[in-house]
Parts: sequence; C-alpha cells; structure tokens
Amino acid sequence: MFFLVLCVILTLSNIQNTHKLIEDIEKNRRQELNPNISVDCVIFGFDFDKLNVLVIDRADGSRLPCALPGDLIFNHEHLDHAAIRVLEELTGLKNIYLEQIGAFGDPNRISKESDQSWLQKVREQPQARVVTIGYYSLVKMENYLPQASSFAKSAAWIPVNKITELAFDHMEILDAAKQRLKQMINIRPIGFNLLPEKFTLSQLHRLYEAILDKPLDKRNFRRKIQKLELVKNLKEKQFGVPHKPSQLFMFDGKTYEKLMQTGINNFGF
Amino acid sequence: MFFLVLCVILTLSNIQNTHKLIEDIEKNRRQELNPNISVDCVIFGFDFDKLNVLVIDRADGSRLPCALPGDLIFNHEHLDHAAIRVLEELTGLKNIYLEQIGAFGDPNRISKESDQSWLQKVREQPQARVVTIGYYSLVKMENYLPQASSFAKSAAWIPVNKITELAFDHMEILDAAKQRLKQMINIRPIGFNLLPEKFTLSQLHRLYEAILDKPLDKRNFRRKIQKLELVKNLKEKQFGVPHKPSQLFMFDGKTYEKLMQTGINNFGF
DNA sequence: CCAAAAGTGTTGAAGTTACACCCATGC
DNA sequence: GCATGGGTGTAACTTCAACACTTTTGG
Repeated sequence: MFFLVLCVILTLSNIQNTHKLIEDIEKNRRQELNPNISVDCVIFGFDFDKLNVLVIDRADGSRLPCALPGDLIFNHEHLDHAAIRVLEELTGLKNIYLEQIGAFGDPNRISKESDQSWLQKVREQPQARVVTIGYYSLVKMENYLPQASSFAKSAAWIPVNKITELAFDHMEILDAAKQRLKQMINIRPIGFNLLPEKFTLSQLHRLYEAILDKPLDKRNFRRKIQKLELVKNLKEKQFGVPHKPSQLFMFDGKTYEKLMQTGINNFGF
Repeated sequence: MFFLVLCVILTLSNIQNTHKLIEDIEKNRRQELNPNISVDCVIFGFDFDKLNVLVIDRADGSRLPCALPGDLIFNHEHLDHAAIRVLEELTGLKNIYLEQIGAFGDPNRISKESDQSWLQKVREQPQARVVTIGYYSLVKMENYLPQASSFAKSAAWIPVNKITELAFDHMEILDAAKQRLKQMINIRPIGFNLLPEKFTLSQLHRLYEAILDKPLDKRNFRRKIQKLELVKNLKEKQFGVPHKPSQLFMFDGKTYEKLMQTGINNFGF
C-alpha cells in the first residue's frame, strides 16, 4: 500500500517536474532571445508571370496586416543563421540561402498601434527598441507550399504589386529588397533560383521583365543572354502546349560560378 | 550667524545636489545606451595619391590595435543619427553624410582577448552580444584635421593599403566598405566628396585608380568623364607647379544630382 | 484554319580599347 | 635644357536599340 502511494506520488511529482522542466526550457529559450535585434526575410518567388513575396498572417482576433517572416534573434546566434532559422520556423522553408539587405533602425518602426498590441502578446519586452536586419532570397515556388507555424497563422505567396500594407516598417524592407533585386539582376546571374531546372527563354524573359518592371525587347534579350553562355540548350521540346513548343534550357553551372564572382557589369572603367 | 550657517549648508547641499544631478544625467545617458547595437564608421579620405581611412587609437596602457570610430547607440536614436553622433564624438568630424553598408553579426566578433579586456573598462555590459551596423563616407581630407575625444586617444588618417589589423571585426567592415566603394564609383558620381572644389582631371584620374585599385588609360578616362558632363572646365590654370599647369575643373551640381538619381550604369537591359 | 507563342537578322549609332607624341612650366 | 606631368586623335572592334515576319503546335 505504502509502495503504491509512493509510486503515485513519484509519478505525480515526475509529471510536475517534467512540466516545470518544459517550462524552464521554454523560458530559457525565451530568455536567450535578444530583445533588441531581429531579422526579417523577403522571399521572392516567380509564377511564370509575376513576382510574388512570402508573407505571414499573424494569428489574432483583430485584423492585422500581413508581415514578412521575421523574429528576434538568439544571443548566441549568427545573424545569417538566425534569418535561416526564423524563416523555417515561420514558414517551413528550409535551408534557404539568404542575402543581407541591411539594417532598419528607425526607433519608431515598431510603434504602430496594431503592431504594439500584437507585440504585447508575443514579446517579453514589447516596448524594447528593435533594430531589424533585412534579408532576401529567391526560391522556386514549385518546390514550396507555404506551411505556417509558430506565431504565423498562415503563410502565403502574394504578388509583389498587390501588396499595399505590411506590419511595422516591412513595406520599407520590401522596397529595399525589390530595389536590391533590380540591381543584382544586372550584376549577377540570379534567375537561376527562381526557375525550375528546365525552363524556356521566354520564361526567363518574363522573369527579367517582372523584376525590372519594364518590357524588354525579345530578340535583344535572347541574344544578350545567350552570349553570356549562362544557359545551355537541352535540345528538348516542350510538350502539350497549344502553340509552337519551345526549346528547353538549363543554367550552366560553370559559367554561373564564374559570373557570380566576376560580375556581369560592363560599364566600369 | 544662523543665516551664515544656513547659507553654508545650503551651498554645500547644492553642490552635492549638482554632483548627484550630473551623476544621474551621466547614468541615465549610459542607461539609455543599448548594450546590443552599435555603429561603426569607415571614413575615406584622398590625399591626391592614395585612399586613407580614419581610425582611432583607444586609450590604454597595453598596445591595442586601432579601431574604426564606433560605439553603442542610444535607445531612442535613429541608426543613421547614431552613426553621425558617434563619429563626431570620437573624431570631431561633423555633419557627415554616412551611407549604410550593412549589419555585422558574428556572435564572436567581440571576443578577441585584447578587445574583451578593453570592453571591460568602457562598457557596462562588456559581455553583451553586439551587432554592429557599418557605415561609410567620403570626405575632403583638407577640411579635417583629426581631433580625438571620448575614449579615442587619438584619431588619424592611415593609408588603406597599410592597414593590416584592426579591433573586433573591423577589418571585415573595412573590406566591405572598400568593396562597396568600388561598386558605387561605377554607379554614382562619388568623386565629388573626396576632392577639393577645384581639381584637375589628373587628380580625379588618380582617385579612380586608387579606388578601383588598377591603372586606367588616361585618354579614355578623360573622354569618358567629360562625356558625362559631370565636370565643367573653369578655364583656370594651376599655379606654381614645375610642369605644364593643368586646367581646373569643378563638379556640375545639376548633372551630379541627375546622375545620383538615375545612376551611371549602362549595362542593364 | 485559327489562335498563340516561338523563333530569327540587319542596320545605324554609340561605346570600348589600345596606343605615342608634343606642350608648358619651374628649376 | 631638362625633368615633369598635361594634354590630345584615330582606327578596329564590340555593343546597343529598334524593328516585322515566318514557324509550329493544339484545338
């Protein structure tokens, strides 16, 4: 009898201990969050027609504007790793190479009312000054169906041009990312990451038009791209399209590497 | 008699109060410093021969490597303003337009031994994680004789190419700044800020060579620059040089503004 | 046979690179 | 008169922008 009681007590206390332990771990984890530094990610995808950006919907009764996936960093964590981790936690996107855009440090960036009331719920120090580091990346949309978790109620692709409002100063970060992308497309062979392995030159063409947000002459575009020797013709044809089927192309890894390093630009002195 | 004593007491207490007040202000000021976010400035100057960078010598008995001017930001302060303030506090350089390079966030960036022992002396939380935001700027060296203050024992121009060691991860920040400068010189009319009002094309030529770190053909350089209509010929001559005197030029403000916005680059599609 | 996108060449203008000699000044 | 840096032109080549019609497929 005594033994039984002991067992029950031990078991109960064990359960309590376990609970406490979990709480502690959770608390430690939260305590290690640095209240002043966050990362935000602008993830671009291309649907063969227009550019899209990955945004999350923050769970809340009241209607909140969408946000870029982002959160505080841990104290021990490298910024770049924090961005990768946060992106995965909020959207399920794994192992994405992210490039830094810069720091966004307006002391009021956090002080919109709707944002403040949300911060009260999820942050330990909702009033703390936060400087955020922006990142951007380009991913193949086909490889990824948004999958929300953590405080993201849902994650979804939204056409860049339809976004008019975002949380905090995320519009500013998005604009900076768009601008950076425009710059980069002229300097580095970026399209790589936004298209499937096999693609047509028309798709690449539309991609460039979407990024640069202006029409490009078809013939000149093709000539120019092909002279870079960045793409190689697979001599395969599209199937099942209701028009003349296109040739398929692949990026050429070697030229890609080379151009990544030397850059494409040909103005300079 | 009573009155006299009262006066003395009041005066003494006043002095004490004032002391306390000053201490409080100083303490508040320090408390408002955010322990996790700093700024660092890479200031380039040109001496008509090579690029120089402004570095400070941190006062200390032991030999410390030089550092970029930089410090923690205040909680209420915009990042860009923090950079301007810190630069002035440490070097006396006022009202400089600084452009952000990006954030540097390696968690170990602070952990060199010599840096740690220095931090112990000047920081309230010497172990705190610090992410720093890098800035760069270009200034006319002639307008500025380095004038150290705060924890800077001295401030001095050092030729970029002679710098082999800096505090923290400042070498990394410097490298990023150099790289950014190389990019920018091809995109924006930057030389402006590094030369005196009146300058010769040869000086501009040497400046471009110094920044790009490679020789440029004299005639092609002149043609190209003059076609931009960025400089206008003052039809004045140099005096007192032991060779054929050069024509003097000025930057043309209007073209400058225009090129600043549209950029110079002519590769893109 | 029709709709829809693929694919292809030329031309005139502008820009790029490479290269060598004479000029004006102070000493 | 000599050392020093200032200043200039051309030719061969590459790149750029603008522009319209034929081809192949599915339905």
